[in-house]
Amino acid sequence: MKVSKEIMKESIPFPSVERLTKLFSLLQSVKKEGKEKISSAELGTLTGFHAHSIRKDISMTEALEGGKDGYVLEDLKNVISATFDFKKKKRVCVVGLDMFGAAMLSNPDAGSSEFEIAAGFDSNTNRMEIISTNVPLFHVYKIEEKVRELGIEYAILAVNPENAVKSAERLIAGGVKGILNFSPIIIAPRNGVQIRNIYLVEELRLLSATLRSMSRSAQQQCCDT
Amino acid sequence: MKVSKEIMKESIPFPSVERLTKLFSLLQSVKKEGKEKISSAELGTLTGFHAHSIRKDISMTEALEGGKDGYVLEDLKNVISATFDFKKKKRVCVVGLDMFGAAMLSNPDAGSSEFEIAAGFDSNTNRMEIISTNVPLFHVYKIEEKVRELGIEYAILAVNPENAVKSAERLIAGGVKGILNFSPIIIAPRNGVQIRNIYLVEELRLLSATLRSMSRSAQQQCCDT
DNA sequence: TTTCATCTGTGAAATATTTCACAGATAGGA
DNA sequence: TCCTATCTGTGAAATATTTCACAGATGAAA
Repeated sequence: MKVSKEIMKESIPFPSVERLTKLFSLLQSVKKEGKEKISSAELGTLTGFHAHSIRKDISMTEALEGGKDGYVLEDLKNVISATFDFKKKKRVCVVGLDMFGAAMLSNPDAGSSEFEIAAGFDSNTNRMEIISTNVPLFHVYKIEEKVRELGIEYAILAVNPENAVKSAERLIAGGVKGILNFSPIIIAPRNGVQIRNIYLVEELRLLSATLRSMSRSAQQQCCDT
Repeated sequence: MKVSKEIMKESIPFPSVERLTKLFSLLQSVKKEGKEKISSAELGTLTGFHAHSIRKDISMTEALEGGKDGYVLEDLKNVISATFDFKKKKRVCVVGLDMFGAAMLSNPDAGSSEFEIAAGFDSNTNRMEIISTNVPLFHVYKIEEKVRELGIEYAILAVNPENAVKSAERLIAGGVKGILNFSPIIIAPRNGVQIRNIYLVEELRLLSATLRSMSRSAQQQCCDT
């Protein structure tokens, strides 16, 4: 159970990883507005996180001296990017090309990010012929082969519930490292493959459940002065 | 800062709310397979949560005696449902009807759940005329009015980044209680309105960041014996 | 160059959450 | 009816995370 000091230093707690990832996305938009510096308090207002947490998160990445008016936006972006290797291009595929999947295929945001949508898969050949896209499309039987061949690391799973598990298995067999599962089935993590389950109805339920449970409804609602 | 004991009892920690919500969705599918009872260990395997956590979560809801072979599936569903009021019908609207939004409009899962998609909004009248749906569509100018009139409590926000904040303000003015924001902008929580930001690229980044940060990569990967 | 207001960086305290261990409950079989 | 194997329910211990408070750094202004 013991881990050496050096390795420990690398290990950033998951909640911090989450916040830093969000900050990174946020910084992209703020940058467009021409801002050059930004303080932890401002970041707090924009995200709803405590400024304290933000500072601590940032201090976990790399030495980065914040000047008088806060962090240099560009530096901060670079540090987060370096910590998680956000600059490296990564290939993604979309499995299941009904309306939702097709929308993912042509998602303009992905194109301007480090993620390149490199393939689409579906079990319905007729449907694939109708879709107009530059992304190469294949039958789901070819998932394992093409994922390996094209070096695809991540997958967006948007198939119906019956096929979700089988598709996930094919993706894992092909060697993907992470799956974003939008189908209404929870896929349990396995073999070190990261899986995030995002199911529309469940997200709505979570909203309503959170409102109901008074618990930490104050959760992310305040920020530093 | 002090809260009376009774109210405290109602307050379920957010991570537990999350897990219970997922369990509820899971139980719906398991039920279809004809199972009548299910143990915390089985639930653990299916979700990737620790069986211990699951038992503790369940014990936070209501008295529910688990028999020899685990929980009675139907009872468990009812208890979770009662805790968060999942039986009550709720109205939802979709703002922004490009491919993604349109896919949401006709999401078959929503239809079979407690959420009813009661309206769609877009700023492009031409686009709205093309969409074939039974859901009534309106111009975004009418958001506040229609949300109030139709008693819409939740919104799915799928507009482009430039319009996200304005749309959110209109929704809040109309009285929605929760927003699921799929646009690539973080909307900070306000006025007690719950907001969940789900941005495709960011979710992909989070997958890759989690893989990179050795931290808790073991996070949800094991479960009870 | 000194002062001052403003921010960050971070160990330590306060909380929250997860994990554990085991008492108690249950049902099936002898 | 009693025994046994199998589960749950839950206080308490172990961890993890958030929050705090304040020392130290910075740059602008005088």
